[in-house]
Amino acid sequence: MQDRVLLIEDDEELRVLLARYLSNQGFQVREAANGEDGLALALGQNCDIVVLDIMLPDINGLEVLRQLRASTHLPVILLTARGDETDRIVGFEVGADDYIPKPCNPRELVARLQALLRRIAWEQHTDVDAGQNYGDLRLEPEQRRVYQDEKVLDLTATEYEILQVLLARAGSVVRKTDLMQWALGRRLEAYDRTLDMHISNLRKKLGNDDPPRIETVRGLGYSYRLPA
Amino acid sequence: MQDRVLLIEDDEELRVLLARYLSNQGFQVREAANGEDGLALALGQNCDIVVLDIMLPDINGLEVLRQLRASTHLPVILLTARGDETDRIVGFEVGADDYIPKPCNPRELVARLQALLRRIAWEQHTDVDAGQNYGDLRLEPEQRRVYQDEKVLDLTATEYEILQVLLARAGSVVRKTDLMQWALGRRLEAYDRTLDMHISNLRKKLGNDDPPRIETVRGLGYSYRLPA
DNA sequence: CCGGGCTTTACAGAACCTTTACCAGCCATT
DNA sequence: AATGGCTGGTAAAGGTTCTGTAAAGCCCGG
Repeated sequence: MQDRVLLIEDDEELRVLLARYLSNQGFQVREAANGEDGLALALGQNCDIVVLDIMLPDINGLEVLRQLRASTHLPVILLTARGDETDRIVGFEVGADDYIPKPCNPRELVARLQALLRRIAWEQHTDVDAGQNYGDLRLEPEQRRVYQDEKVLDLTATEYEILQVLLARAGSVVRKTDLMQWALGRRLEAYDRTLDMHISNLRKKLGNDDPPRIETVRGLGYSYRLPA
Repeated sequence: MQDRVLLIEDDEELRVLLARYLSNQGFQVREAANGEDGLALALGQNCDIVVLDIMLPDINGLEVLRQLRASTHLPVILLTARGDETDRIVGFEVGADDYIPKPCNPRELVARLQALLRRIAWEQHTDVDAGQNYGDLRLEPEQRRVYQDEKVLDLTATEYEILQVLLARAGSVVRKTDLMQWALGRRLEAYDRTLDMHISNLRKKLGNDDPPRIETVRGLGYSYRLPA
């Protein structure tokens, strides 16, 4: 199954060069020399991805993109003049998926095309991922839930994050400062007892076993004890 | 609710700078100063997108990416040394979704993050299958109707869309921002309560059961509870 | 102009996070 | 062993953010 690329580019020399290269790389190539033709072809639903020059003789490339986005979400890579940051940013805002500065390296174009197509292929194949197990705990990231022996633990968002980080590092110590950064998303400041509180609440919800599931490593941090 | 960015970058000065900027732009930021920590965090499934420096003190960024790709398809933006085309192309081949040359303009980083997130959000959207049953509910996409025990529910267009999305992902959490994008077709802005209103109305029409069919996952979104 | 549907506003209440306060160990020093 | 500094546990209070929902406003097609 070859992927079908639509190349919208007015510079004949560059267009032919790229078309030939893409074709050699196993793509099926459609060409358009102006915005109007390109838009019509793109809307015709028989290509998988679009390479679009911004500078076109008739309609501006960004306008083509805008009209395209009104009805489809076909992946689009923009060709922009090198260094023109404005076009790039506007392009993204209008809904481009990627851009390449001109003059462009064909290898890079192919790499980007493939990256984009691969992502789309992946997204469309939906896989249900089973939860990860840690002793009697099971993490279900999809549902953002933790099960303890088939019973759902009623955790808050922060508690979930903390537990998740501890479990990912189960058996080894997570320093308080890292735990803070990773689970709460901010730096641990002096006299901030927030983390201690969350740990306390978590322990309560996990059941206050002995020895505790979440061990304190004084002066360092915490560590989730894995079952033997 | 806000998108969660994981920033893997060893240069503390740059990392803190970017983290602060991203945070001001409404992202939730997690930081990691080396490849090992970064990889562990990324695999923990509580970030939405990764910004990954290629030059890291321990594991090479490309290797981090490779290991990440072995099990997930989390979107990744690479930070590369300017002009190093090899890294860029290898990066794409390993599965990066985008790259930015260093030193990078924070505005451009944000633009790319948003472009990538928008694309992902769109691609992950899936429709329900025709005539699918969910407990006592049956969706008829051709007629755009929902039956509850053979009785048609009188839903508005938007309510139908929302329910459709929730059912397509029944059992797992749909984030507000995605729900907004998929059902209402626009981005969720701060203080926009539209979605909450529609959910409230939907619940009323579905019958205000207990426990509610549409569960609230505070700080994240909603989830349609599957029948046991 | 009317009515339905979408959005905004406003307020109340709930859930959550953080701070405060007090107490108990740990540890090095006296 | 007693002292004092420091770290950690936790209850309770305080404050913030998020959510539910009624009501009013807005927009568009008829």
